[in-house]
Amino acid sequence: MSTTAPTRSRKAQIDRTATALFRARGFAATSMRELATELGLEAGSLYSHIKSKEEILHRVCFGLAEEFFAGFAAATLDSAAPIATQLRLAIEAHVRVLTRDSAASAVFLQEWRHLSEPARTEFLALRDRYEAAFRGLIQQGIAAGELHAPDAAFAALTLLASLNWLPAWYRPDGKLSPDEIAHRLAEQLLNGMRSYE
Amino acid sequence: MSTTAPTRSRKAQIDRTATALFRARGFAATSMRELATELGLEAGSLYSHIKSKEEILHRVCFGLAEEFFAGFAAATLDSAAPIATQLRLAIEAHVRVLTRDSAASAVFLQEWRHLSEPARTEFLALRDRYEAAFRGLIQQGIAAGELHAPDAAFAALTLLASLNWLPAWYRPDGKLSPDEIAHRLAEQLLNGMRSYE
DNA sequence: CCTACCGATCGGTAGG
DNA sequence: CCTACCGATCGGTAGG
Repeated sequence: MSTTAPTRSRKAQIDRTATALFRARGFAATSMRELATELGLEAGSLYSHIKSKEEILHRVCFGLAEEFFAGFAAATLDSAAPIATQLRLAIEAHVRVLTRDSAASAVFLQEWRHLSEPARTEFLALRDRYEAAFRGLIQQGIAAGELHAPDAAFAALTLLASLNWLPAWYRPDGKLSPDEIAHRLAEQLLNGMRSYE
Repeated sequence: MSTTAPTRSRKAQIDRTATALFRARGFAATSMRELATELGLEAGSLYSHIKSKEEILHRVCFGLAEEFFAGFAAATLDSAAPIATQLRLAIEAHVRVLTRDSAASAVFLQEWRHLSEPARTEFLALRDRYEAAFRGLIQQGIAAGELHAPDAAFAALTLLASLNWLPAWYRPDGKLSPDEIAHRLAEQLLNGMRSYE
């Protein structure tokens, strides 16, 4: 009660350090001993804070999923706004999540396959729902004549692909700020779907 | 000399099976015993055909790199052709490699980080050169007034990102043929960079 | 291509 | 949070 830091922050610290390692080496190639060393303690000690290696991965993956959904929901709150505006806001929200924690994002995008069942299937269902949300927005935009694309599903897939490549090249100390990146990406991707009629 | 299949095809068979496993589980989480079982032999026997697990990964990654470069070179052979045409051909060539062997492509895109030095650095240099080739083409197109983009580097990055997402969703038995996919992707991505002046 | 095996390392636990 | 340890599994080798 007097000398040690609270457990909560230790757990968060473990998650954060593990996320960075999972990103750099991959989940399977990261050992708990490596993680412990990085945190300045012994491997066995980790287990007073967490239950298993996979529990960390689970928290990172599902935590990020929540952030993505929250961002999308906020971007489309005003359902009376032009679809192009909603889509722009959704793109910017997505990029904001990606840049706010690019290590966790990279783990979310690349390491989810190491989740065991049933978490893996649940995760994929969430990802599908998120893709479907973007697809739905694009479909609405096409129906309203605001957007143009030969195939909404195709457009949604390439749009998310372009965005999700970001953690691979984004550097927090780069010359473009997160907001500038979000703006440019939205500009370029919406430009490709602009309706000229 | 009379009863067994030639070693060359056995080695190719090992590469192919390993590639599928690396893709499904990741390089680090794939064991040589698993690979051996899949091939109907014992783990130790693999080593009469290969030197190490990483040797397989090395072959897959650098083999794919060669294919990508060959495709790009063929697409830009006629340097007098309009840049938009060369870019379209380069996109289609890239997609053709991705769809021809999507397992190897997924390994090329995701598992290269498990290469040890100096192969890892060499690989990244090749990837950079390839990106630079696309960037250069887009820059030429902008300079010639054929293409429009606020930032060539940005455009090259998002273009390759859209293409490289393909192995994640491409199914050989899907309703779109590789050629149709290549055509649509080229259409959509070039549309986003069309010059309207 | 197999049998038999090597040393190293893994995730995780018991007991304090 | 540490010490001491568990059984399992890893990539790879020797010798045939």
